[in-house]
Amino acid sequence: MKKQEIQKLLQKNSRISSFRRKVYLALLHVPAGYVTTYAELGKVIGCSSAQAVGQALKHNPYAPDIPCHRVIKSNLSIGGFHGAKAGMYIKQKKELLAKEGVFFNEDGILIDSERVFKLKL
DNA sequence: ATGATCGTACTGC
DNA sequence: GCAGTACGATCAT
Repeated sequence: MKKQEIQKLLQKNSRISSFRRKVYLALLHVPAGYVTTYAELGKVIGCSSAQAVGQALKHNPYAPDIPCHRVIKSNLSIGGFHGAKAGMYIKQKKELLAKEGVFFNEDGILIDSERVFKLKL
Protein backbone atom coordinates (compact mmCIF):
# COMPACT_ATOMS: atom_id res chain seq x y z
CA MET A 1 0.00 0.00 0.00
CA LYS A 2 1.18 3.52 -0.75
CA LYS A 3 2.26 5.98 1.86
CA GLN A 4 -0.33 8.51 0.75
CA GLU A 5 -3.16 6.01 1.18
CA ILE A 6 -2.11 5.27 4.72
CA GLN A 7 -1.93 8.96 5.55
CA LYS A 8 -5.42 9.43 4.22
CA LEU A 9 -6.73 6.54 6.25
CA LEU A 10 -5.14 7.96 9.37
CA GLN A 11 -6.80 11.30 8.83
CA LYS A 12 -10.16 9.73 8.17
CA ASN A 13 -10.09 7.44 11.17
CA SER A 14 -11.14 9.57 14.14
CA ARG A 15 -10.87 6.59 16.47
CA ILE A 16 -7.14 7.22 16.47
CA SER A 17 -5.82 9.71 19.00
CA SER A 18 -3.80 12.62 17.69
CA PHE A 19 -0.77 11.31 19.49
CA ARG A 20 -0.99 7.98 17.75
CA ARG A 21 -1.46 9.67 14.41
CA LYS A 22 1.71 11.66 15.01
CA VAL A 23 3.60 8.49 15.78
CA TYR A 24 2.42 6.76 12.63
CA LEU A 25 3.03 9.78 10.42
CA ALA A 26 6.53 10.22 11.76
CA LEU A 27 7.17 6.56 11.20
CA LEU A 28 6.06 6.84 7.58
CA HIS A 29 8.74 9.46 7.12
CA VAL A 30 11.37 6.83 7.78
CA PRO A 31 12.46 5.38 4.43
CA ALA A 32 13.06 1.70 3.77
CA GLY A 33 16.58 0.67 4.67
CA TYR A 34 16.58 2.84 7.77
CA VAL A 35 15.29 2.50 11.30
CA THR A 36 14.55 4.88 14.13
CA THR A 37 14.28 4.62 17.90
CA TYR A 38 11.36 4.99 20.27
CA ALA A 39 13.00 7.88 22.08
CA GLU A 40 13.92 9.84 18.96
CA LEU A 41 10.50 9.26 17.48
CA GLY A 42 8.96 10.53 20.69
CA LYS A 43 11.15 13.61 20.70
CA VAL A 44 10.08 14.55 17.19
CA ILE A 45 6.41 14.41 18.06
CA GLY A 46 6.97 16.24 21.34
CA CYS A 47 6.78 13.39 23.77
CA SER A 48 9.48 12.44 26.27
CA SER A 49 8.15 8.98 26.83
CA ALA A 50 9.26 6.17 24.59
CA GLN A 51 6.80 3.85 26.27
CA ALA A 52 3.94 5.87 24.89
CA VAL A 53 5.39 5.45 21.43
CA GLY A 54 5.64 1.73 22.01
CA GLN A 55 2.03 1.63 23.10
CA ALA A 56 0.94 3.46 19.99
CA LEU A 57 2.83 1.05 17.77
CA LYS A 58 1.52 -1.93 19.65
CA HIS A 59 -2.01 -0.82 18.82
CA ASN A 60 -0.94 -0.28 15.25
CA PRO A 61 -4.28 -0.03 13.41
CA TYR A 62 -2.88 -0.51 9.92
CA ALA A 63 -0.23 -3.14 10.40
CA PRO A 64 1.74 -4.03 8.41
CA ASP A 65 1.12 -0.97 6.28
CA ILE A 66 2.63 1.09 9.03
CA PRO A 67 6.21 -0.19 9.23
CA CYS A 68 6.47 -0.67 12.96
CA HIS A 69 9.38 -3.01 12.32
CA ARG A 70 11.55 0.03 11.59
CA VAL A 71 11.48 1.08 15.23
CA ILE A 72 14.15 -0.16 17.63
CA LYS A 73 15.37 0.75 21.09
CA SER A 74 17.85 3.52 21.83
CA ASN A 75 20.53 1.02 22.77
CA LEU A 76 20.14 -0.34 19.21
CA SER A 77 18.53 -3.51 20.46
CA ILE A 78 15.77 -4.70 18.15
CA GLY A 79 13.00 -4.18 20.69
CA GLY A 80 9.65 -5.88 20.25
CA PHE A 81 7.10 -6.65 17.57
CA HIS A 82 3.36 -7.27 17.68
CA GLY A 83 3.41 -7.35 21.45
CA ALA A 84 6.26 -9.82 21.70
CA LYS A 85 9.79 -9.09 22.90
CA ALA A 86 11.12 -12.38 21.60
CA GLY A 87 10.12 -15.38 19.56
CA MET A 88 9.05 -15.74 15.98
CA TYR A 89 7.69 -12.24 15.67
CA ILE A 90 11.12 -10.86 16.41
CA LYS A 91 12.57 -13.27 13.90
CA GLN A 92 10.16 -11.94 11.29
CA LYS A 93 11.10 -8.40 12.22
CA LYS A 94 14.76 -9.20 11.65
CA GLU A 95 13.99 -10.80 8.30
CA LEU A 96 11.98 -7.81 7.16
CA LEU A 97 14.74 -5.42 8.08
CA ALA A 98 17.37 -7.67 6.53
CA LYS A 99 15.45 -7.50 3.26
CA GLU A 100 15.68 -3.73 3.46
CA GLY A 101 19.40 -3.87 4.14
CA VAL A 102 19.34 -3.45 7.92
CA PHE A 103 21.14 -6.25 9.76
CA PHE A 104 21.22 -7.39 13.36
CA ASN A 105 23.69 -9.68 15.10
CA GLU A 106 22.89 -12.82 17.11
CA ASP A 107 22.07 -10.77 20.18
CA GLY A 108 19.44 -8.80 18.29
CA ILE A 109 21.57 -5.65 18.19
CA LEU A 110 21.75 -3.40 15.14
CA ILE A 111 25.09 -3.93 13.42
CA ASP A 112 25.30 -0.78 11.33
CA SER A 113 24.36 2.13 13.58
CA GLU A 114 24.49 4.40 10.54
CA ARG A 115 21.16 2.89 9.50
CA VAL A 116 19.41 4.90 12.21
CA PHE A 117 17.41 7.57 10.42
CA LYS A 118 17.94 11.09 11.67
CA LEU A 119 14.53 12.66 12.01
CA LYS A 120 14.19 16.40 11.83
CA LEU A 121 12.55 18.24 14.67
C1' DA B 1 28.93 -4.58 33.96
C1' DT B 2 24.36 -6.46 35.27
C1' DG B 3 19.97 -6.05 37.83
C1' DA B 4 16.48 -3.37 40.16
C1' DT B 5 13.91 0.87 40.47
C1' DC B 6 11.90 5.04 39.32
C1' DG B 7 10.23 8.28 35.93
C1' DT B 8 7.76 9.05 31.95
C1' DA B 9 3.29 9.53 28.59
C1' DC B 10 -0.40 6.98 26.80
C1' DT B 11 -3.89 3.14 26.45
C1' DG B 12 -7.33 -0.09 28.33
C1' DC B 13 -10.28 -1.36 31.84
C1' DG C 1 -8.93 6.57 38.54
C1' DC C 2 -5.77 2.35 38.45
C1' DA C 3 -2.60 -0.54 36.35
C1' DG C 4 0.16 -2.09 32.49
C1' DT C 5 3.49 -1.19 28.65
C1' DA C 6 7.11 -3.11 21.95
C1' DC C 7 11.30 2.21 26.92
C1' DG C 8 15.11 5.15 29.15
C1' DA C 9 18.06 6.75 32.58
C1' DT C 10 19.89 6.12 37.12
C1' DC C 11 21.08 3.87 41.33
C1' DA C 12 22.51 -0.25 43.64
C1' DT C 13 24.94 -4.38 43.68
